Amino acid sequence: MKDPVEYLREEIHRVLRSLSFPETEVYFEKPKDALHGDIATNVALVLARAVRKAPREIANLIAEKLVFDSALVASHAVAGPGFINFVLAPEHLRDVGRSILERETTFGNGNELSGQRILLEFVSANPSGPLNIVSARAAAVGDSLCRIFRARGAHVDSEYYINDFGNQVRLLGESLRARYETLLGNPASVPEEGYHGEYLVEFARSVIRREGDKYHSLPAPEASQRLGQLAVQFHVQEHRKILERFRVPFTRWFFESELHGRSAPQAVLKQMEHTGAVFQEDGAMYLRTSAYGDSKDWVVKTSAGQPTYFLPDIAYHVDKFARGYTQLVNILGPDHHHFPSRMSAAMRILGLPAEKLHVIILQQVNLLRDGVAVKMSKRAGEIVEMAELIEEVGVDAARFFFVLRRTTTPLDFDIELAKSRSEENPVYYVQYAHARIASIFRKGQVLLPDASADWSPLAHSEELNLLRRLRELPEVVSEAAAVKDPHGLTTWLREVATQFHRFYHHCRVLGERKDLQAARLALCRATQIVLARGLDLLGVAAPEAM
RNA sequence: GCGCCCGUAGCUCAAAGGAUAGAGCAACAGCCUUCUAAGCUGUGGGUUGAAGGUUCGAGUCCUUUCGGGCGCACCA
Repeated sequence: MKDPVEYLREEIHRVLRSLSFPETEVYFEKPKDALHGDIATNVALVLARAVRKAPREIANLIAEKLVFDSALVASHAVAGPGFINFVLAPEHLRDVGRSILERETTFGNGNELSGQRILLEFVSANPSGPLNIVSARAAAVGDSLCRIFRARGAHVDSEYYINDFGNQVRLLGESLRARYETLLGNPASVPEEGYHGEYLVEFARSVIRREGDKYHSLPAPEASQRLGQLAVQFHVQEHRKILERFRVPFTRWFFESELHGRSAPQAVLKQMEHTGAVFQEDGAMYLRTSAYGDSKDWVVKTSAGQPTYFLPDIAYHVDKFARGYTQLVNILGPDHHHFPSRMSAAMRILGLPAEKLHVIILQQVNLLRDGVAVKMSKRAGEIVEMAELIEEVGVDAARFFFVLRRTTTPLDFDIELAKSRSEENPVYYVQYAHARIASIFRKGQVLLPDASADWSPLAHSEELNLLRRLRELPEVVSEAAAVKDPHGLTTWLREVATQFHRFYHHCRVLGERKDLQAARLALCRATQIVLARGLDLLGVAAPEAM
């Protein structure tokens, strides 16, 4: 099947040459208004200056000379300030339907990212407590991006970085030990800077259940150290469990301790010292990140001789670069907005191609219940956990809601809306369209149509408009990959569902004359495939019945 | 004070520099002896916070300004 856009591109280039117009890149877009057709080009507007003619005049000159394959393009017209608009031929739209049945779940895929090796790091929450809802949003966005990048041809690995080393783990161990001793009848207080959440009391109880008071007899530092490790292991397990339930697998769980095990932070520090980018001030060691555009310099080693978290973080990213990825994507919370400039500077200091590092700063989540903010206090340990949220609203609704907004926008997540089985809930609206189609096949007791179906009876405007929507999937996926944001898929899925419901309302499937019924069944099948594919790219299920 | 994000319909948000700025919800008026009414059809609703600038063309880019959110550690 010929691609009409490629076809038009060649044809327009031919006409430009024949008119002796200068060579220029020809862009196509989908007009916002359906009245303007399916495809538009602004080439006449772009050429206006170089050709020194009015855009409309140029557009008319080009339009007159265009010759089309009528199986692809039905008509074209000059409109507005000088756009040339094209309407796709019904025959081509029916071809799109055929090709969906042929390609099944590979429809929507593409190859503009083939050859790319992308490493996506996300969630990377500290193993010191349960995952919160911001992590849940990061998980939904990150995993969807993995699926989207893969669909466009990239090799993608996902990675979860675990801070299981240093000061934080020590504090975690001391906090747990305090809870542990208290439960054993030796009241102890959690360190001021430690972890005060109730979950550690619960975990201490389970440690006693399994291992009794064996840590009581150890010297305090050793007991804390070992309890800290236990707590880390426990939380990593928990995080892995809940993320798997959320359909978010990681190719690798990367432990910070591994870097320390091979002295990577020290090695990287030495290397940076060689470049002259490290300097001492007040007894601390700074990295001169300001030399590469950052707003300030950052401490890599405190005056007490301790590396800050920045140093192993640099070592981690050096490690990522060494593994041969063509692109590194990090998803971080809004409190990490310093990260990009700081890490890029560090990479430049080390002579690494910092432009391959792309950071998505994911904005916060505001939990609402019936429109009222859910109060959360991190200090008092009152947070809504990811596990609770998924339990309450379900994986499908949660994943869909988390990608409903652009990553740059804070997300209002209304728990009651996500749970509601009503027209206000966009997840059900889309899933319902899929289930309705499945219901038709059940009711009609018909085998699923295959690619050999005869599509020619389809000519109703609702049928053709549905095909127009389905046709957009590859481009929607491609754009989501380009902007590194899955939210566009949700908008488009709702549009497909809307158009399907319209079709369903206006056109009967079962009981029509035989050839028309067969063609409409094929159209339903194509719609079903495309809906399932779009939902799958977001990790959302496509139910057969609701 | 500095940095990042945001400001678009009553609300929540779309709109890779393009045409008359679009959806959903809410509001109002209709549609179920017929494949799932979790659906469909229709109506009203806007100085894109403000002011300059770049451009053939700005919600989008630049400058200034006002408002909101978040962050500003020799913690992670």
